[in-house]
Amino acid sequence: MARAPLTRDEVLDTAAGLVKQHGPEALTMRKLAAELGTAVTSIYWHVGNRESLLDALVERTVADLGAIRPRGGTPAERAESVARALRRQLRAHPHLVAMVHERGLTERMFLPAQRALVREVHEAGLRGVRAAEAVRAIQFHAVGFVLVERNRERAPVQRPGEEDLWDAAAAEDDAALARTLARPADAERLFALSVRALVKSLLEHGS
Amino acid sequence: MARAPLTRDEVLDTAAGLVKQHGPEALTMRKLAAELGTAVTSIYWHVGNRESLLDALVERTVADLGAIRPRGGTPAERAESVARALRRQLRAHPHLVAMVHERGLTERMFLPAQRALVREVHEAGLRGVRAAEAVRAIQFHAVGFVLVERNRERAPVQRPGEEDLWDAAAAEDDAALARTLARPADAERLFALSVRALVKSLLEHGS
DNA sequence: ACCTGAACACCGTTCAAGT
DNA sequence: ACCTGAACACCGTTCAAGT
Repeated sequence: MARAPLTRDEVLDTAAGLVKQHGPEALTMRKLAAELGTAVTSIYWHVGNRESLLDALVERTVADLGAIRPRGGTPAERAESVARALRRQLRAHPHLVAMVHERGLTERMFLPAQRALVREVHEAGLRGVRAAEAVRAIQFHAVGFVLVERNRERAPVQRPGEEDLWDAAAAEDDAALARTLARPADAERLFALSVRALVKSLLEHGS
Repeated sequence: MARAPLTRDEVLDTAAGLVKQHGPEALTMRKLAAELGTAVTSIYWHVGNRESLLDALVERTVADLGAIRPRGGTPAERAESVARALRRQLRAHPHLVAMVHERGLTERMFLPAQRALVREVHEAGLRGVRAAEAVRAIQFHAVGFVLVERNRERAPVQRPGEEDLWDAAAAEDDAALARTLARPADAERLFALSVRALVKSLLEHGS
């Protein structure tokens, strides 16, 4: 039973499956070939090399993310909801984030939210350079936050970490602060809070 | 001329040099051994394995970063200056950022600025959980920003990128916005602007 | 047009053997 | 206590040879 002829799509599908199950580092050309039931070298004919295979994979996943629908009564609320939706999308594809970052394509992750943000920023009355900068500030914040957050999750224990630093030296008589900093951050809450703060300032007029 | 006995410090020094010159991916055990003039396996006796070698390297670089001195007349200004100083420090060690991120130790990069931020947030009148969250929001923003920024620098050309998306569809009649988003971001400016916006909101009372 | 195995130049790590 | 070479189990990639 010789296998059906290999196609580029089949290679990408199987590669995506491998990444989904075992992470990007498990995607070796040899394992992929084994999974496909072909010789390693056949893959090269269809996708060039590992580099462009990963490129194609990233491209495909980003394309599948789909548009973001803003929710809320005010431009600020809707801009916040876009940031939250962006974070949710990225977190739904944890390996994508890692792959995109490894390959220096972080800006790829900006695009899905950009149009939606432009609309809200316009709605809030900002134009031109100021509007563009507000959009970018929110994008950088959201994507950067997810990068930090994902990274923290990957590291099981942060060696000396914040924890030890704060339980001893009780932080200038602010025990509640010391206790909070000694515990891992509540990312969900921190993201909502920081995005709200950022958006609020950025969408104000004047300044 | 048999070489002098190998020491752990010598291994770390040479490894640091290799990373500084050619980046973390150039630090292979074999190249390191060649540089040191020893057998590959000798390194294992002194540092365990590649994993813990990188750990030690990160530890050492972070320790060398030194304290951050806040500048400015108001707590908000000083908090902003801490964020800027943190970014400057991290950017001065570009490979550190990559190594720390790769190894899931991103929080490591938080610590140098944390004490300084706590002081300013206290000064601004925040206490307890709110103060802690403000500190963390600023840290996440600063570190996340640097991650995104460094990543962008690593990628020579962003394939379809923002550029193409905006020069055609002229962005809801806002030509200046379209032009700005079509150009690469001015990171320096964007960082100053976003940190100011974030700090301003976070240090306000009430809300 | 598509697939193959052999071969090359790399990796990190282990381990028995040396001094 | 420290160093060594041989060996193992991996990598990505090239290339001549097959159909």
